[in-house]
Amino acid sequence: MEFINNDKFPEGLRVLAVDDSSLCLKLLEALLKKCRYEVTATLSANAALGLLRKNKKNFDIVITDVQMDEMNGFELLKTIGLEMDIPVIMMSTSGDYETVMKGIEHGACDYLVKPPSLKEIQNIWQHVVRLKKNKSTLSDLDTEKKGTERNLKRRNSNQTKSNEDEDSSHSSDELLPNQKRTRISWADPELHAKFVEAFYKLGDKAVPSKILAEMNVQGLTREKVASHLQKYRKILEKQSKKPNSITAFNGMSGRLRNSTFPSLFNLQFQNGRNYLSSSHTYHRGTSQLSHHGVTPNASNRSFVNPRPHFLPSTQPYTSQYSSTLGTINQNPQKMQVSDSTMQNLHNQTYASGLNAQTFSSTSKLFDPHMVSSSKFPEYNANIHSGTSNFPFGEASNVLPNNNLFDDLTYYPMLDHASSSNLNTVFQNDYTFNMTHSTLSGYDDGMRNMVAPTIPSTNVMESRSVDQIPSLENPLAFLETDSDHLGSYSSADDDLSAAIRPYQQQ
DNA sequence: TCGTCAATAT
DNA sequence: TATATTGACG
Repeated sequence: MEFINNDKFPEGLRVLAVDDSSLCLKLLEALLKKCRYEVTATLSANAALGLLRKNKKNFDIVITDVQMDEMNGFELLKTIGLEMDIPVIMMSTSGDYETVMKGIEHGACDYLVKPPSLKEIQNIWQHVVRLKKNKSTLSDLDTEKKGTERNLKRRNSNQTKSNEDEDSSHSSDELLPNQKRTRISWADPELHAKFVEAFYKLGDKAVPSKILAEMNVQGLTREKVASHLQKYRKILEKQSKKPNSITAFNGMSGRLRNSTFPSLFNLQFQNGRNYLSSSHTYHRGTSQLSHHGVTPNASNRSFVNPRPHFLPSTQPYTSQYSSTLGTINQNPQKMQVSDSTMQNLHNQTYASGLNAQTFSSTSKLFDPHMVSSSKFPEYNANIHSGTSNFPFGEASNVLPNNNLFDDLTYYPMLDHASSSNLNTVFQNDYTFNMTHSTLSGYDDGMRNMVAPTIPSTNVMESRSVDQIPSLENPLAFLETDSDHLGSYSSADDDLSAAIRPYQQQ
């Protein structure tokens, strides 16, 4: 260790050089000396071993050729590895992957292709430092501050990881080999979703190591999770200080005419990224005529819903759709739809001239503190009594013999943006045109959208298939808004008005 | 050993 | 900026 504290370090590094070709050895020796290392050169591996056994503390590092007659480099490496703790660098004229890997697997700390460059030789001290650091215990570190033991451990575990890809790529820059640690992108909605899922699943047991295990993501470490957790909690705390506040994008947007862009569209851009649930749950049997005027496309259709479903609006929900969505009958409540199927359905919907929006029957991820309906007793009562001035009611009550919505989960999540859609449910020979009020997700503070929930569904009217004004003129379903002449009203406004009282504090 | 926090580094 | 690392403390 003494040489490390030497201010001329790495001068004086004690190198044992082994090569049975005298020419190569001379060359190597010259290079080493140029770096002001203290060189012991030997033509034989056996001799080298002898020197090492005599006093292993005489050398800091061994650099050896691979191809040697009496004992090749690998054997030497192996023996040294068994008997002592000295870094060994392998050298050969061949830089092919197999040979290099063989060296690495046998425990070489580096692999140089002959002839080595001066720069490579200049850098060999790093291996010594690395090994010393790995070995050092708290008592060794008298020059270092106390309390760093765990950080050493942290460093080591990172190093051993990065060593694997570092050495194979055969790079030796000026940097110590812990630079290549891969960064994880928590902006990846799937990754963050996994995190959130684990976070809530674990409840108060949500600590880094458990979240890590729960997430089961390769490349993730406890430390990274801890870092993310730290940030996430901060944001949750921030949010909890202003509960039930409606953000800039509630109610008023989402008109077909004279609106800037639909609220959802705004939302997406304001927040940069949508939340995408990792689940694929679709509800069957509804087609939505949105007043939002959102043209579904790859970037916005995922917002309203984790995974949208689209049913063709031009035809009622008949056996044709049953066959298209073959899984419907197997699982009347939920179904899985492949992306291509979905795209296909979407195309049909879009081609019909109707804008399709989407919703899911369940909210997969949500912030529990926003879901408690007891926070909003009046709202909750309205849902069940049906006395609200906006059309809230339980679908299962207003749709006799209809189990389409049985599995809806009503989360009165009165936070953030609200929106509503006009939905047409096709069932057998009838269509049910409904407003479907939703709260369309919110920014969880991590630039991710939390999945939307569906507070209510209400049947506006039902009529037989051959009288579906929505197909000819979807706007017919939308009432004009007296406050905004020339624009169209929507349940957004009702919803907004209804929840406004709760937003005061 | 781990969890957490704030500070700092990359 | 987002993410990772670190030191200190319990």
